Amino acid sequence: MEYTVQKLAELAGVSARTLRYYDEIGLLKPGRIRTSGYRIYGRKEVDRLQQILFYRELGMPLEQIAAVLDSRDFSRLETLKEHRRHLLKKQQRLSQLLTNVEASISAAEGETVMNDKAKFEGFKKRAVEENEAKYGEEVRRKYGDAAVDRSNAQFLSMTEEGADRIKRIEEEMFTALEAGMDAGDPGGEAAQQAAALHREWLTFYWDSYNPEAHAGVADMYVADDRFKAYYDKQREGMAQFLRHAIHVYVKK
Amino acid sequence: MEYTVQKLAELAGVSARTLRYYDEIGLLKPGRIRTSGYRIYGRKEVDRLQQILFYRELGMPLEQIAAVLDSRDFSRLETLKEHRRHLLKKQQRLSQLLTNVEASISAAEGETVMNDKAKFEGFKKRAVEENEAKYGEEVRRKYGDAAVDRSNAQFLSMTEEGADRIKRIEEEMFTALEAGMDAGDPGGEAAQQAAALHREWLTFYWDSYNPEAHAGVADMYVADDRFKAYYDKQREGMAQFLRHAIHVYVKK
DNA sequence: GTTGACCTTGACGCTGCGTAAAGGTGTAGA
DNA sequence: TCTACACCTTTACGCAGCGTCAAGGTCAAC
Repeated sequence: MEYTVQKLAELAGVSARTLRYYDEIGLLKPGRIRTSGYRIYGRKEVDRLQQILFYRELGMPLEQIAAVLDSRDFSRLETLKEHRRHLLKKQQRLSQLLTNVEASISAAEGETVMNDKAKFEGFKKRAVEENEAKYGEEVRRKYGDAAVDRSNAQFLSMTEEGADRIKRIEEEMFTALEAGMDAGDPGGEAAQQAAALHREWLTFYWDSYNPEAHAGVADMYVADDRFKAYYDKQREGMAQFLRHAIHVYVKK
Repeated sequence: MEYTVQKLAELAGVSARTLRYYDEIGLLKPGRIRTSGYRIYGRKEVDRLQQILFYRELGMPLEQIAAVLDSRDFSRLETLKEHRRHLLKKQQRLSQLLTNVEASISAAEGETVMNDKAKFEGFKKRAVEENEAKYGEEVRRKYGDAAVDRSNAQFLSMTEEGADRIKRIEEEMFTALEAGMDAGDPGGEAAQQAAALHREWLTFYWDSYNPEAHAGVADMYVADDRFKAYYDKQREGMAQFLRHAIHVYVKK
């Protein structure tokens, strides 16, 4: 079964403009193009559009959707299972919103009292969800991500102790990195201290540690602009230096 | 309890920039401004922000949110009940998406077969939801709205017979309006025929008819740019002419 | 051949912010 | 009192993800 733009748009509940835009940015290319120039979409494209719409439902930016779908280890089945997990979480949040609105109705009818924090239950989870969609829960788990976690902790009122500990470790790590960069030696004491702290910092996300994964994270920091920017904002070249320090560290 | 920008932003799960923007567009003004220029939000603003976030959750444009919240007959309790209705509908759609993803998983595991249409169950409802949030379900019910309904029917595969009938009546009405405008007489046979057809068209949305409401709709067509544009796109001045014709019609 | 629905490309514009710069304010600690 | 840091302000640029429109070509039914 093949579709031209409008037909597929109707089928999927999107606009034809959206499909052309997705073609333009390379997110969803037509299966083939007629000599007339018409875009023709087939089974593969239909399936891919479904995946796109599931991710879009979560608020994931289109560029990232493309990256996920184009990655080497993409599997339709695994991705559908992931969608299911996300949708179940979204369902929980919706239940929270419903609880919130019921409580707000009671308060408005004068039956109960509601504090300001409770009035926003569910909305903060939306912020978290969008953060996760943007940065990817998988990415976070694999590589750690201070920006997202600080943001999430802020919203979710993570325990003070836990949040403080993460913060302290990170600060110490940055201090050690600065000293290491001053010394200019990725294998020096300060740099290796930073790498160890980084390892400790990762334990908040990992169930178990292994050096290869640690090195992989370090590579990611340099390869991915978001991470690189985070560290280089502290000091130019810090992401690269940290990567070097970690590579030395994991070889011990 | 009072909040500065960041504090309220954290509480509500939005950004400080968002709050400044809402102030800028008049959607959410601070309760007061310190001599320093700092925005200070109080209880009233907290409640209003909650309402804003509920509407935002539905995809309603900010300008329209402001219009609703600023209308004379705004009532916090009634609005909360409306939010509840919307959230319940959204919950249904989420259930559909979950059903869809389960079916897709079965299909991907080779257990079942899934047609293309089913792959997009739930996503089309999203389009409908956003249309309703944008145009307002209440507005639709009160005044009828061909553009939204055609769009919705398209997505929801409304029965062919019903959709055809709406379409036919509308076409006949436009034809009669053209003839009436050519004759230049809102009270003439053609114009009155158009008004009668318009009344018939409205019966798709109204449980009962009354002339005052019909006249009110006609006024709305001229007062609201969206409706005016829809008719004037057919022919310049058509909205105004239709209004005249209807006012004559309802006086009989 | 005609007509109307659909297709293309190109282009402008919009909503709702994110980000950054420059400079002022508030508060706790030395 | 001074300092440092977190927070505030305004201004301004830019962007994602389209919606809308124009001009012109294509397709299929009558």
